[in-house]
Amino acid sequence: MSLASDQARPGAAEKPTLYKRIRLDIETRILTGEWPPGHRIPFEHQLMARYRCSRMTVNKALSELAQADLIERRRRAGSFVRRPQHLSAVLKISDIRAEITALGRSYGYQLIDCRRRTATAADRARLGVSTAGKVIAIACRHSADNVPFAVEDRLIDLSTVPEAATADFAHEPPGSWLLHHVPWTEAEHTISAVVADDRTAKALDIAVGSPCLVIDRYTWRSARTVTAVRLHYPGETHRLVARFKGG
Amino acid sequence: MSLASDQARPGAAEKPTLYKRIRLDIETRILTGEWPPGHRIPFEHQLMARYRCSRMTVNKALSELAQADLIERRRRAGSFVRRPQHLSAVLKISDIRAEITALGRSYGYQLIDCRRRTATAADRARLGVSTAGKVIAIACRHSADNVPFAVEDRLIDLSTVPEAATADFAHEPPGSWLLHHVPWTEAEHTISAVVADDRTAKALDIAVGSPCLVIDRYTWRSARTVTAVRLHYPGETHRLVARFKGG
DNA sequence: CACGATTATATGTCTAGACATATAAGTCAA
DNA sequence: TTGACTTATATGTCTAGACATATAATCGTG
Repeated sequence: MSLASDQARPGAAEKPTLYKRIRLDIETRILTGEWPPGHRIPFEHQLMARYRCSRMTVNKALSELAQADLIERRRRAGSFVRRPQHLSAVLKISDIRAEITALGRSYGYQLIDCRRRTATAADRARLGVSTAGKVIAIACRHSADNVPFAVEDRLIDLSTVPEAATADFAHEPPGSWLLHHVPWTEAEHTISAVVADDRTAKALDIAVGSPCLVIDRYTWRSARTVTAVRLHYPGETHRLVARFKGG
Repeated sequence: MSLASDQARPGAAEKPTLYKRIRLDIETRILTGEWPPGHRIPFEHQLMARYRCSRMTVNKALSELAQADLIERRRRAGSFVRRPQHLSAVLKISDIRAEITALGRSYGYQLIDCRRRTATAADRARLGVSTAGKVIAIACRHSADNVPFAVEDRLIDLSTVPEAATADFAHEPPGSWLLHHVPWTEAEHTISAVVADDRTAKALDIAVGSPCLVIDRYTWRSARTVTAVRLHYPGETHRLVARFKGG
């Protein structure tokens, strides 16, 4: 209850808005363990009194904490510090070109194969569609500073993205093209490990039998399949980093 | 996964609160592409008129959309549909016991090795600490239906979690113990692929040279290191799935 | 004691205002 | 044309109320 001393500290940073201060105060207490899981947070009217503000203001702070799953709010009972069930991490998977250039390395792209065809049974299974429309199948390679970085094997559903028929995948990687032409998709990623087969090893310039990290991404847009892609990364050099948020 | 939480009534869905309806309306327009990236969303006072409500109500809807990075709000200019920079996926990494039992399989746990020691230089480097306190080093194995599921190699910093000294890791996996005794940590995960060495292959009952998915997790709690753990999964059978959220 | 009905209360949502503030856009001078 | 100044405006935050609603606690009854 030693809260009343937060007023106008001379060295303190720019005063943020009040609701943000309330939110940060509570968040800090939770994260430091001062308020452990199950602990009941002061009622809204108590926080109103402590911070001398209206209920809407503390409500905004608490609502955001609830949205972030840090607290649980129960009618009539109060708000409680949550115990997280499973730790979840946010994994950022950039466009490969962006990822490489962000590292300050030169990006290289080679189209290995690109063909347009009517979807085979295998294509339909991979895209999760039942009708046999046209698709584009692409194999290509990404490199950083002229060292192979990843090989890509992709299928694009032309019935969802007809514009892709006219795209020039000889010079622009399909991932970048799709990112700029098909916004706001949803995706599911599956990450696994394999050893490089002959073809993959050759494309990545690694030994057959080397470990590879595989990312399968299946992308859709309001219930319509956009693309399915499989990326092979050399597992000894490439790492996926996911950070933050846990319990 | 269910699409919506609509009540039994097929005709008129149980009216959700107004701000949620506004948020869903806008979200739908964005996700279906009716409002593409860069599109300016109606001003708050226009939405007030359209939904016949106060500004605070539309503000709440728009604020949540902004928090979800679906729109960008600019003073004086308005609110705009964002173009996502990189697709980020939420990767849920459960406690292994919970993950296995959730699959309806029987969970098994074998402690391979557990020793308490003063942190060696290697331990300190791995934990990212400079002082040489006590640590616990644990090697153990998780199995599902008596088939090896993952091997774990963990270091716990006893200066952060002194209670761990009295925990019985012979019967309780350290991950579960920590989950229940050290709430609200933060973590960083690194995912990579390797081929199984002799020791790992034996523990997982796979062939030497088989692919393995490796997860390194480094966990801390308000600037204090809690634990560092490395998990090896047989790469051919185990998959990490990350879903949702993209562009 | 068990169990259903009642009540008290904390949260959930909403209103009709208010002032603050960043900034796009327009204005004017050099 | 350019740069500095002004203005209009959309968002950001906040208030002091209101009623709705779920539910923990209490009370009453069998």
